[in-house]
Amino acid sequence: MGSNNFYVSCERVFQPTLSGKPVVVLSNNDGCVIARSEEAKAFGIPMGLPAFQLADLLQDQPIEVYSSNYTLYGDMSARVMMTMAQWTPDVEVYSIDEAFLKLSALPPEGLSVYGQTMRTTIQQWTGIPVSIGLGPTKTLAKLANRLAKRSAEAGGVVALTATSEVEAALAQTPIEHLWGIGPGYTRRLKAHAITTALQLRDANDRWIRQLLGVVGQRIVWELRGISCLPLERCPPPKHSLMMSRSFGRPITTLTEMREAVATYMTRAAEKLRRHHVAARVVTVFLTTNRFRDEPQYTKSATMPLPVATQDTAELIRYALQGIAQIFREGYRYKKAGVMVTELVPAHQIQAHLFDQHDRERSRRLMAAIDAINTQWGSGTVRYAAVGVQPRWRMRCVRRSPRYTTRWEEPAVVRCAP
DNA sequence: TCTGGGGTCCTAGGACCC
DNA sequence: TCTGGGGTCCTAGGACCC
Repeated sequence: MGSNNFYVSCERVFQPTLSGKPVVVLSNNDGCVIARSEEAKAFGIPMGLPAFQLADLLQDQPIEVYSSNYTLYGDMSARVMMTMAQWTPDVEVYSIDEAFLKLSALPPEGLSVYGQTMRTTIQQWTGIPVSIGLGPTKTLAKLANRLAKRSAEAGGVVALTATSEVEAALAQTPIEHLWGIGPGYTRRLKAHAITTALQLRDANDRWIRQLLGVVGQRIVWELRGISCLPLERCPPPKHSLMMSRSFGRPITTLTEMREAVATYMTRAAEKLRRHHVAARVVTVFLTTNRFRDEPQYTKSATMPLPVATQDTAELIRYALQGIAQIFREGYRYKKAGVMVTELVPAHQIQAHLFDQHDRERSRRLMAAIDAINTQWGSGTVRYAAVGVQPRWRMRCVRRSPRYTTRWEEPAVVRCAP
């Protein structure tokens, strides 16, 4: 299952007048276009277009522009995923708008009809249009899904089951549209005159292994219908976790940089606790704006912690140490971030002998802070290091209301007289 | 004025060990 | 005239994904 322009669809569920109109959704910081309705694509708006170029491109076009509203999209995604879980417990949530389902119990002839039912139900229950691709491996299912999105007569569902259908689909698919084939692999393959998915499927094993490694080998086998990428029902525990943002305006002082890093570390620590993991290593980084013709500087600092932790105050201390090490005066910084790595399950934190921290007290304090912030809104209780009213905070001037997750921002239904 | 954020996996090469 | 062989671990960098 996959969705087309998922973010635009989410906006349209609560703003039905948007349907049929060109709509785009911008990335964090209102930086660039990350979702386009079909109408917007028809205007020639490319993915990743910087937002400030939209104005030039669309002088008089009536285009609807939205900042991204991840709270809303995340909640809508959960509804779609929950709907699918009723057909099979074997669901892998692959991304915010994609999932793999294992339907091995069904006879191949019945798959298309089944797919249609799923599609209609998801549309009715959540308002989100999706397309469904069926195939014997993940790679072929992804390809089927792509065809389902693009072909009008498919009705949103394509099953690649019969050998002849698979061959026809592979013959008409350029390699760069396959899942797992990016620009680098495309270049290597094209250098050897391999341009279609069918040619790739029929390539020699040892040769492919040499050219693209085991990763490429797996793709080839998947194209042959041999599954190499198993369904992962529960996501494996994370190894690392990152929190970074571009600034609404450049930062030039260490004071502001410290606030930004403390803010990001606070969010990262919240994520750690939500995932029940603790970090053994903290990395901070900062960077200037690579698009500007001015002095550039990018640097990171990595700090190992004596004991794995999920305590916000402790993590902020290390992050600030790191940023002090790498901050240099005289640059206009565009972005900074924190990364926590070597994550371990929170219940198996190995304290060492001379650990001066009262870990139990810290755990209770963090639980209390999280509870307050969940109930009263993020940032109700926070550390002084994050500052007040930062001038660098990111822009999002066109965000829609968080209809489904905030009592103060509900959807309003107007009835025609 | 202005160009996103967050991940995973694999490989090659170096250090080090016996 | 001649310099072992094999193993593990770590890191950096590159590839990919959405």
